[in-house]
Amino acid sequence: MVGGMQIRTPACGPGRPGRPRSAAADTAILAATREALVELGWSKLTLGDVATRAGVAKTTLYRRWAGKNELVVDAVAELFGELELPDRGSLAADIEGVVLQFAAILARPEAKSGLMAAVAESTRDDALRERIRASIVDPQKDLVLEGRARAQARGELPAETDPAEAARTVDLIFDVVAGAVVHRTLVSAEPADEEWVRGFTRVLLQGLSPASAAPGPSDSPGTSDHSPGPSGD
Amino acid sequence: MVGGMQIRTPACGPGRPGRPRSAAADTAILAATREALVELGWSKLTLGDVATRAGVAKTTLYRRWAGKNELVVDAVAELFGELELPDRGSLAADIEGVVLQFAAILARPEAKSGLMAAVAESTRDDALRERIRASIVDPQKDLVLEGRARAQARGELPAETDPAEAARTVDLIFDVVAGAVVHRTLVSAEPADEEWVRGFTRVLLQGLSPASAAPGPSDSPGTSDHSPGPSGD
DNA sequence: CCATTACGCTACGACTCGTATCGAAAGCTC
DNA sequence: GAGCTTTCGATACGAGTCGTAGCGTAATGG
Repeated sequence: MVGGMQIRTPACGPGRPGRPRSAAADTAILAATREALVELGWSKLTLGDVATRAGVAKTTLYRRWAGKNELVVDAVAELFGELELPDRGSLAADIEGVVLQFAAILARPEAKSGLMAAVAESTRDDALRERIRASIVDPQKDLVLEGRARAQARGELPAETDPAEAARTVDLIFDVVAGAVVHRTLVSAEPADEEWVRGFTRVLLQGLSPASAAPGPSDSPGTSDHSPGPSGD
Repeated sequence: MVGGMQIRTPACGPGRPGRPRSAAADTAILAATREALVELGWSKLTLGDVATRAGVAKTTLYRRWAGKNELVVDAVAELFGELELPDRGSLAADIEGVVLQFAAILARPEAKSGLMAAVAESTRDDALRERIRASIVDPQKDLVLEGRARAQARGELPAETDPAEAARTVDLIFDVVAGAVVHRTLVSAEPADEEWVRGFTRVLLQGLSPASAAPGPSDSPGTSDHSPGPSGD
């Protein structure tokens, strides 16, 4: 998936003559990129350094990626490819599970520095934003869609009548969930641990309405039934 | 390690001999920084270019700021200094008002590129993160505190019993609000306009639970329901 | 007047960038 | 295997930026 997005499409046909590109070089380069992100961060990361770490020539890097932005996006996208949405039995539990996964990935230094810098650059580069969307954002949004479908099947959420309104709602929920975790991790610089995720899920499901403002933190968190359902996982 | 030292306090004493620093140079430099952010973005912004735009020497820049990161943070912080929280009569209307202001600032290209890049760099620079927190984040969080106090005075929110729990809630709400707007603007790259803000406010106040959101739990999930209060101006 | 500090200007070495070039290696077609 | 095509590694190169140093000048306080 990641290795297919290069500057051009030089060696994608099966019956193409010539020496094929080394697949091992791709994985080595992306791994070296993440390693350099951890040690140096975005601003001090240089393509020459990545090439040395990966054991390839600098020219090989420029044959496959247009620049630092694209390389880092591909390197970070592999991290978020691990995201899944195991069925935990309730909407609240599903949200808590996937948010904790997302937070765990975002807690890694290569994800923090690389993703945010790429997003910052994407504000002035439409192609880069499209690459981020296709390889990172859209797969995450699919998880929101899946979670909503499950909740509707359980009867926790009503079936939508207007598809356009439903699409807007999914986009809204996605921005709220992903944005809150990112802001908590990067701006507030505090961990999105289980306690935080529980509070966030309660707000997301019940809002700030006075009925949900339970004063006692010692009792069961929230009135939601997020009991650990023994689902076939 | 990148640029941690603060070199901005050489001339703070009143009875200090020597030529004082030009206050006009400060404003010119910060304005030139924002102008360069609009035209070039963060990655292509150079301090030499900023100095030329501001009409000062490059050495003057280095006497006042440790590097590009600190300069951009100060330049962007002035944008968010415009944020206010006018009393609109209800919690929902207050939220909508301040979120729209925040979205309007974040829609400006200098804020997008500069703020996100600075946040990305702050993941590896504690002093930079502290500067962002003090000059940008904390003032925003004060608005959340003010909004909560108003809502409590109106009876829309209950008075907190546990101050520690109340502080956690404020932090949570702040991450949710700011994170959602940032994610909507930068990652989804779609405008946080009035329609979106209305939907967001509804989710924030009432959550996704159909029991508390919609009067009719079966058919219409309150999609055409408008927010309470005079929010349409 | 004199000490002190800020300013503008120029110049400098060090570094990174992205490209060009070359010979060698690896695969496909015949 | 012969021949062609493409990739790979290594090196070199001009261009651009960085951050600092040096120097003379301007502005303020004692």
